[in-house]
Amino acid sequence: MNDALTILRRCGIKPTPQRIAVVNYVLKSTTHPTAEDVLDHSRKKCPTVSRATVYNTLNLLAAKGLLKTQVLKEGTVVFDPNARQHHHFIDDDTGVIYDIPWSSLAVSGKEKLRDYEVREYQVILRGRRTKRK
Amino acid sequence: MNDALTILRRCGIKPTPQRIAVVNYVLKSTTHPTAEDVLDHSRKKCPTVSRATVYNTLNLLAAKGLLKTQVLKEGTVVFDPNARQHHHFIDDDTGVIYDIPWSSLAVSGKEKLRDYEVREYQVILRGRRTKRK
DNA sequence: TTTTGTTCTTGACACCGTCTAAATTTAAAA
DNA sequence: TTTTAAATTTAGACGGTGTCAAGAACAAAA
Ligand SMILES: [Mn+2]
Ligand SMILES: [Mn+2]
Ligand SMILES: [Zn+2]
Ligand SMILES: [Zn+2]
Repeated sequence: MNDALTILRRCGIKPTPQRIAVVNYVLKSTTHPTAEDVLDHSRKKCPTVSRATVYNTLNLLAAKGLLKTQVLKEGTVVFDPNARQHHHFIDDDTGVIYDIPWSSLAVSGKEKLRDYEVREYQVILRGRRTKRK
Repeated sequence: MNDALTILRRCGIKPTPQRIAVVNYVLKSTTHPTAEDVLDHSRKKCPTVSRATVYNTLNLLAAKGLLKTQVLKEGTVVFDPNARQHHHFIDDDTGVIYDIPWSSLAVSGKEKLRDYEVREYQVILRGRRTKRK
């Protein structure tokens, strides 16, 4: 795992304490945090960081392809540090969003869709995560 | 097409002028209206109807299975008068949501997903609708 | 009719994300 | 160094979305 400073420099984004705090949380996250989640956690390292800066930084990272915004929750977008193609499973009870590897599922029939030029797609599944022992 | 009064009675929902206005618009819609869309159109027939009543009615219809809420747009849910299983294609340029028939696509590999009990799923595709002559 | 209880509707409120203008920090020029 | 310019951050305001407590309307009971 590269550190935040290296990542920001490699993308041509000037590193600031605020941006470093945001990157350190969101790119290492294994969940799908909302902007509010990122704000809360970033303030532990950088207590004065503002909501606007968090949004600016997250949108900058998304524009650079380091993360992807996903429309999976009602009312708010979530930020996904896994920017590669994959599917999602959403737990009915908890709302937790799980990544499903791209290779786990196959979708057939896309090529037959006339009138639609598909740029990207994903399967969204909902249900319950079974108890693990 | 049954009229709103009949539909409401058959579902055991007491018909009121507000609910009739909502049902008349949303169940006949061929698009995927937001609550705001439904509010605007309902007020043409029932000018005093409030936002809260529109939400109450839409959620009631969803609970009865007459429509389905879908998380497809940023910032707002949309209400789908097509409550049967189907997929969605979202136009990058316009944001318009198109229904893709269930039979058009097939998803394989779900049965191999251990730890996940799938209740429902759909494919969400994004891209451009090609020009139609 | 009056009282009581239930259902329905609504205005007010909280949350999310964007925008602006001012303040701060950093960098470049003189 | 001092001055100027550019980039970044911040607080607060704003518009849009969805929820809630309280009042209005309605129905049942007395
Ligand atoms: Mn969260
Ligand atoms: Mn709309
Ligand atoms: Zn993901
Ligand atoms: Zn649909």
